[in-house]
Amino acid sequence: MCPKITESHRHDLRQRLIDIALTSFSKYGYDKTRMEDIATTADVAKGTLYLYFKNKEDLFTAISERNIEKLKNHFITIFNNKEELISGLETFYKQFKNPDNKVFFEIVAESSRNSKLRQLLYEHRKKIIEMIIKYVDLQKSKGFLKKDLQSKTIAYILVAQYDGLRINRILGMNDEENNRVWIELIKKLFY
Amino acid sequence: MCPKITESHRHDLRQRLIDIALTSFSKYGYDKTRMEDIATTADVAKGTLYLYFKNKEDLFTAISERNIEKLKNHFITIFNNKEELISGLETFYKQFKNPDNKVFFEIVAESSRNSKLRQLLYEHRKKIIEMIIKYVDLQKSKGFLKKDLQSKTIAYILVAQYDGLRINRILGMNDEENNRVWIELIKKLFY
Amino acid sequence: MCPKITESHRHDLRQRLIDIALTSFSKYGYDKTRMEDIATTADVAKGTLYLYFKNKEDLFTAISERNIEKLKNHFITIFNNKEELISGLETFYKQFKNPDNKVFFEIVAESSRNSKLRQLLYEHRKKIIEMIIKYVDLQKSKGFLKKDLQSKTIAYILVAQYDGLRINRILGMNDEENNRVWIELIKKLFY
Amino acid sequence: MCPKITESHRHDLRQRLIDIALTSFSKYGYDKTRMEDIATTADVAKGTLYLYFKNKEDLFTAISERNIEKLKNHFITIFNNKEELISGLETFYKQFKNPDNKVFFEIVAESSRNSKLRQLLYEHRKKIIEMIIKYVDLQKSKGFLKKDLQSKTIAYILVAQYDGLRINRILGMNDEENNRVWIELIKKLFY
DNA sequence: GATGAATGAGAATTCATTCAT
DNA sequence: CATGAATGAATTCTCATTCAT
Repeated sequence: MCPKITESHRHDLRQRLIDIALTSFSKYGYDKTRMEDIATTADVAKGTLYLYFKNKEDLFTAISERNIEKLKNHFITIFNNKEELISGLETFYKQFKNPDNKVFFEIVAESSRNSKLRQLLYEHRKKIIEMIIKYVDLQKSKGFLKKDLQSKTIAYILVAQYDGLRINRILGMNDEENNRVWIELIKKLFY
Repeated sequence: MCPKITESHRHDLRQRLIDIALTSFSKYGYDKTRMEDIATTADVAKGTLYLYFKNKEDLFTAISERNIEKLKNHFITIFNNKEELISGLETFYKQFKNPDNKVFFEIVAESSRNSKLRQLLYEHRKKIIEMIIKYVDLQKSKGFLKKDLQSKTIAYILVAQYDGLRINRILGMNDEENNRVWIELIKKLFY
Repeated sequence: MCPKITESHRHDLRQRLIDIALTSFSKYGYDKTRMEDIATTADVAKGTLYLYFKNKEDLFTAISERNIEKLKNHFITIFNNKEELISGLETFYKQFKNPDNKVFFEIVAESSRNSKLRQLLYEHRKKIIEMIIKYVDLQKSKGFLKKDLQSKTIAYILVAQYDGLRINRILGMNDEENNRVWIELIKKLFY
Repeated sequence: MCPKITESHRHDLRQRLIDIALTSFSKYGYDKTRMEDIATTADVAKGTLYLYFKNKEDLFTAISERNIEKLKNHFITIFNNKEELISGLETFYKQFKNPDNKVFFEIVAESSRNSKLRQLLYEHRKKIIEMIIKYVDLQKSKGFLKKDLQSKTIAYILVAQYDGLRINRILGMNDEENNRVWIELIKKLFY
């Protein structure tokens, strides 16, 4: 009678399962995370998990999609809809605190073997880069930014730098320093 | 004499086992790599592995050490013993072809949970950074390089950028582009 | 009126479910047949199956009953209502094509462990034999058949032979040959 | 140093596992037999089972081979090396007592879905029939048997009858009667 | 030292069955 | 009555690790 509720409930539970699984995968890694634990944490039965995800790998793929989506959104909040860049950089620092950080490198590692996942990451990365290019072009046209580097080069550098600094953070390197370096690089590239 | 030979043999076999394991871990990832496969490939018995490594995790640690060591050496070849920087950058491109790339991100992911491993990576990264700082300082003092950025900042940027571009490569992004970006960044930072 | 329709509908659906299940059990065997598949094929919900059958075993019993019933009917068409035996043998050949063949041996195997099922098969077999005895006696009394073998012996032989030839068919042995042998045996026993 | 012992030990254990599994499969059927139970009964670990058989199905195949082999041997003892047929028939009765009987119909049922198994049964059946043909031809040539039926027809009838009577036995029909019918049929065909 | 057969804890996955709607 | 989402017991199979030879 009310399929919408059911449909929305399905969607909500699926999201919840992904979130819980993401936490688990971040904390313990892919192998050490047991399907049972995810189920228990989510307060559903083991079998229920399999109503929403074909198998563990499928769940990991769902997590990856979410994680990559989040990353893209993060870049959007930094580079989109902003006149003033530097002020947006605090957001960057927040992302650093995110546990998603950890699982991301697991996703990268897995991507080297899983072409579907690799494709997914590739596409998103392309989109992020395009978005940054567009942003930089806009700022350049307004005369706010230097024009000595191609926009594309800048975009590549920023994305790569971002990932590299995330590794720093995982290794416990000083976050203030990471943040400072990020800002310095941006200044160097833009002004 | 005999003991010496045995000792050296021990060391050689250990290295060989690490190399073989590294290949396997890169190809299949940590859990999908079976101890038996490594043993078979190395033409030793399963039990023999345990004469050289306490357990699978210990073997992974050994691989990590080797991988990190290699990375450090790679940076050394680029930044050390060189008057001319740009010419050393071709080496960078070669490293991109290395399968070690893949296992590195598995190591990073694992580091987020394993403090010993994290410590190891942390120390090596520090050393790499120190080495780059030293190099940059030297070049600056000779008047070869600009002085607008702190050497430390430059070092951080380079290391992070390097890692980020490795991710690009894993995802199948155009290597020429990666290489070009790397060189552009270096020029921007240094000249 | 309404209840009657419902009652008849209940009966029809039950029969349909048995038929569908029979097909599945024949194709995939008892355990590889999933309740869900039967439900899906029948276009009813899983839960509905349990309104008609207590559980999977109960469904199997129902199938067995039907299968055994069919077998009995098959023998009836051959041996009952017939003056002329040989002409009835074509029917035998047709039965050979029946997929029920396959499930029958699953039923026999299960019978060796399930006394209720065994009892069922036993009773039906007895009835078939009695029917054949009656038929043979009738034909003997009319002078149409030889009297050198007891009717009971003949009945036993025919039933056993029939089952044995069904195995031949399952194994892919030549059907013409199976049919020929069946006819030769009958001639030998009767004329 | 003494590979023969090891080899023979391997072979012995394999046989033992097959025998134990055969008993289990006969008692409980394919699905209800748990790998763990077989292992426990054999006093080995679960994993050991998988050193000898790839999986449950492979174990079932091994059992089938053994079972079919035994059946062939049984026919050999009846029809081979014998001048006097009737005296060999007692052996037939003994086979009736064999628990292998039960698993045989499970094998037949499975054969209807598994072509490799079907092929196996088919080949053995062919061999049994050929053997009987050879025997009957020999006896005919000596003038001991009637010649009104083709040897091939006789062989087919005997094999099918044998299987049919095994079903009788499983269903709990009187063994004396089964045995009597078997002997009567033989007399009818041969003398 | 080296071996590899044996172990058994451990995990993923399935599916008959239930029951709230 | 019918449904089908949720359950969780049950089972197969894997693989790191041990240890007798």
